Amino acid sequence: MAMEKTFDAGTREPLIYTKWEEAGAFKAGANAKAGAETFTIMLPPPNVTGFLHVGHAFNHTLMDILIRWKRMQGFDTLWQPGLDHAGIATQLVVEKQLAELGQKRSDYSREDFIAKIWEWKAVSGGTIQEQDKRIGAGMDWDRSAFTMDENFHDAVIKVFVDMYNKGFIYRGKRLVNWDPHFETAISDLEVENIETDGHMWHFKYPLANGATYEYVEKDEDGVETLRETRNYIAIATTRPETMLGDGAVAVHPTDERYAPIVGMLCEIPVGPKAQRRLIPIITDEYPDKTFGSGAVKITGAHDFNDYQVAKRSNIPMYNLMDTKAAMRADGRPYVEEAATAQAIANGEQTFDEAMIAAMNMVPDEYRGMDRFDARKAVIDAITAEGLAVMHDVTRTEKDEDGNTVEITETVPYVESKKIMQPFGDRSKVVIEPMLTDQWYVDTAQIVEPALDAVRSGRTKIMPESGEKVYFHWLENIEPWCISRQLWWGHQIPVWYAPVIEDGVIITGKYEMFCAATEEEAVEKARIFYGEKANVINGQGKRFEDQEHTLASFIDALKNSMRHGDGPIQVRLYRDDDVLDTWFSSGLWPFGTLGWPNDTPELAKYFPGDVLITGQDILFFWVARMMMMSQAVMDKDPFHTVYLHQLMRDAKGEKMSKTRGNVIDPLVMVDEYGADALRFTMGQMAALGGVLKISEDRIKGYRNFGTKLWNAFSFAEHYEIPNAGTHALPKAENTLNKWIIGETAKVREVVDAALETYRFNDAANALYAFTWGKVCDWYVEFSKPILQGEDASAKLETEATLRWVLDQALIMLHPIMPFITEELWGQADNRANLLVTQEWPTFTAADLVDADADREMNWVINLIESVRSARAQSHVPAGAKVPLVVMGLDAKGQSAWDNNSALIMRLARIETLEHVEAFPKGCVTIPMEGGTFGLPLEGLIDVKEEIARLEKTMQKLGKELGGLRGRLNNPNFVASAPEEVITEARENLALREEEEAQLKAAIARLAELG
RNA sequence: GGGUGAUUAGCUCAGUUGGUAGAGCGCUUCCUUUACACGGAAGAUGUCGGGAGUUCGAGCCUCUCAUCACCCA
Repeated sequence: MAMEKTFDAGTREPLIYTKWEEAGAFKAGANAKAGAETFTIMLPPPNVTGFLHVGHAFNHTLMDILIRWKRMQGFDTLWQPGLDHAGIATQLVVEKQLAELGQKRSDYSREDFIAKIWEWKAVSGGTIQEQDKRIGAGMDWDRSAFTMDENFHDAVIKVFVDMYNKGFIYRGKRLVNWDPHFETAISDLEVENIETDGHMWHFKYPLANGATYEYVEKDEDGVETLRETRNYIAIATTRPETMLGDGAVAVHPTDERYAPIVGMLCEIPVGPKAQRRLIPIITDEYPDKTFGSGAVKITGAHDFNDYQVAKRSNIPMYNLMDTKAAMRADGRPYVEEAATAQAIANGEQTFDEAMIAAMNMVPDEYRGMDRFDARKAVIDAITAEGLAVMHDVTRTEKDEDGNTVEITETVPYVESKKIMQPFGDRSKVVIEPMLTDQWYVDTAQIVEPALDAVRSGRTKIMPESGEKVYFHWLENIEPWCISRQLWWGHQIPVWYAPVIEDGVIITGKYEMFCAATEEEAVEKARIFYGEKANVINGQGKRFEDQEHTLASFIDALKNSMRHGDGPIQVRLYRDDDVLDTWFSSGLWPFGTLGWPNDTPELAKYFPGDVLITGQDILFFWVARMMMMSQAVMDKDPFHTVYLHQLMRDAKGEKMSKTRGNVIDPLVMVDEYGADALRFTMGQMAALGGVLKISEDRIKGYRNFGTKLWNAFSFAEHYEIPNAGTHALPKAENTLNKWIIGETAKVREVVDAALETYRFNDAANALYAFTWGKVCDWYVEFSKPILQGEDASAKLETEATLRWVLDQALIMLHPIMPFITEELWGQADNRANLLVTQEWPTFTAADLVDADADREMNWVINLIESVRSARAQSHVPAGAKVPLVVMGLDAKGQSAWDNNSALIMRLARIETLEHVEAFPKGCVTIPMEGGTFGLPLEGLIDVKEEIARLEKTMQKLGKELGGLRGRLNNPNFVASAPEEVITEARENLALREEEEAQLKAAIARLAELG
């Protein structure tokens, strides 16, 4: 059956993939040699909601190349697949679906909503795994893990409990990044800071009791530039709505302008006149004297910098907003709250965290307003009261008569400026710093082993620049907020219960019991309370309170669960929050292998080898896996981290739906086949390189596949037997020796490249070998032999060609698995599928024949030179011409004799004649060992030919100049290494010979002209 | 503001301990010669961002400036 004209990727690829799966080729340990070392790659689990985008395609292709290569080498390989439950992203998908039905999450109970997500997962989750098969990714699918699987859940809970018991995890009230859309805390890494157009308003905070002071400004030289009596301190802010929660005004301790009023009270210029709050003017290092007025309002509960200042000076932090970032509407009337706050500010009343948290400092008129509406309302109220800082603005206008007039107005001083605003990376809404109770990993306690892994070289990050970034981040690591106010995820295994003192439940406090199960928590509680209380097992039921908040739980317990004079009835209340998705994916390297159970896979495949992932999740995931692995397993999870950049379009822009520049890998697979896409990915993967993908490239590598295809089509055309086992032929023929040597060379290059993760070098070497060596030269050279009469040479060449083509298939397979498997399968009888074929180990030292190498390069050089001379002399491509040679030495003669058939065929030469002198009008071709010439009198343009030779001379002259300059420089000869000098001398001799030949040729032509 | 990286042919990019610049695509000319027009042959194109330094020698090392990108504040 004749081969098709090209490889039909569309129909053949899925069939080939099925064959691999049926053969179990991707299973852990497939093709492993007895006692082989393991080679493990953990797939960075895509979101369960995910679709295969071009970034996955790249990432997964690199892993597949490595795994296929190692598998063929006989390693015991595992490529562990799986999916991440992706808390927010997944909840969002299902909420969107409900929205289409006109429903929302709160229409369901927590259990029912989670059941909905599981339903969704069963139907639509993990589409990406099927898509992965399209690009040929060979993972052990039967082992596919999910971060919400039962076993994985056990692992997560166990780690939490262990870390809690070791004191690595704690609960605390901190300022967190709050996402008002999803109504949850998020980590620093989930916040994107984007520069946006903002405004800075300037307001006056009047001093208490009508106090005044001399406000003096001086320039750099200490010369007074402004002096006035003021009864206020000016504040600049981009967030006026948070003024309601101010606890102080801070100035720098060295700021002389405000020195007279430090320690005084000033008034927040907003809210009902009768209850204006007075706050202290304090000093702190934080304010920048040169920025704004130099005075900063301190709103500890709504700004990260202010939070630090407030903590330092024990300034109360009033939380102004609810979970949707609307102004709070709970608590006591403003009049009462303000009175309490004033007592605190006056130092007349002590306060604690819980008390401050309960206070609502939003005046009644703003309660319930959206934060941005509240901002407008506050600005308007202050401006109306005349407490905005004003300035004069002059503009020019034409009056009725067309004359230009200047109009000066006094208007509120509002600066328009770019501000960095935090946005949620998922929700795209403005993040609100919020003071809430959250769970934290005390990363400072577990970071050291992860740092040490890289410092000591146990774990290598590639490219090396990644290590610097890694150190910088980990050395300055912040506590990791791991609680999320979501439903989809691993619920925190902590149960709360009331604090009981003297037989009374204390409001605002709680006991915590951390345990793997509710039963264990109850048991712990029983032991803890002893006689003090009677702990009831709630059996998973949550306390019957609509709000489900801890505070209301304890209040309700206090009010309703007391039974006469007997022991207090205590029921446990489980924390509602779930864990950050990255907490569970941090356990991926061992959770997927069955930990905490002691499985054979865990023993065998952990720790793994290489992690290949995007640079963007170095902190999110890589660093956390390294910390968690050490904290839980006392081992590094892998020895190498390969980081790559984000995939961009051909122009280097980020791909986005709105830009419309998204390249869909599956569309590319449909159009050009998976191999073309994969080769493009491999070829692009230079360490640290920017990844720009274009369809043209993919097309180019599709053509490469066709070229390979046609090499086989050639072999078939010449009816070269293809038995299935092709042993390394014992070659006598120079040509065959040469290509065998080239094959060995490329094998070494490919292995060396893949060992060091230089996928691009491997791909390029294979491309150059297959196309540039095998197809361009070897196949052409073999034609005269295959068509010739020498039966033994023919047999040897046939065997060599088959062997070389097989080696090309083997070595190309990791990058282009489909077409190579297809071509492999065309042999009569193969013992293996290519996917489990043994990888070669032959070396250049064994197989390169230096003489054959030199001879074939000489032949190629001669053919190229003749072709070049012909083209420049406009000899018709089809015409056969005679060749003459002068002073051919023994080596040259032998090279010619061995290869005259090839040369004459490929250079279209009729005859070779030895001459004493070149005829007139002869084109000169200088070669090592003799000068060749094309007698083209009448055909060549003498002037043109002289110009051509002179151009060559010029190039040569440059080279000669450089070489002579170096060799004549005594410093070079004295200090350069011996081999460099020798090389230069040899080079010079060769060039000088060539120069002499060219000079002679030009002289001859000049006679003619 | 801090950090990291980039700047090499028209485009996209390689260039591994410093030894005198490469690939793919594109472009120009010629060729349908029985593996392949998703092809073959030939060809053109570089002050390696600017400047300075170290060195016998710098695309590569050092400093500096410029521009761009990304990350973190």
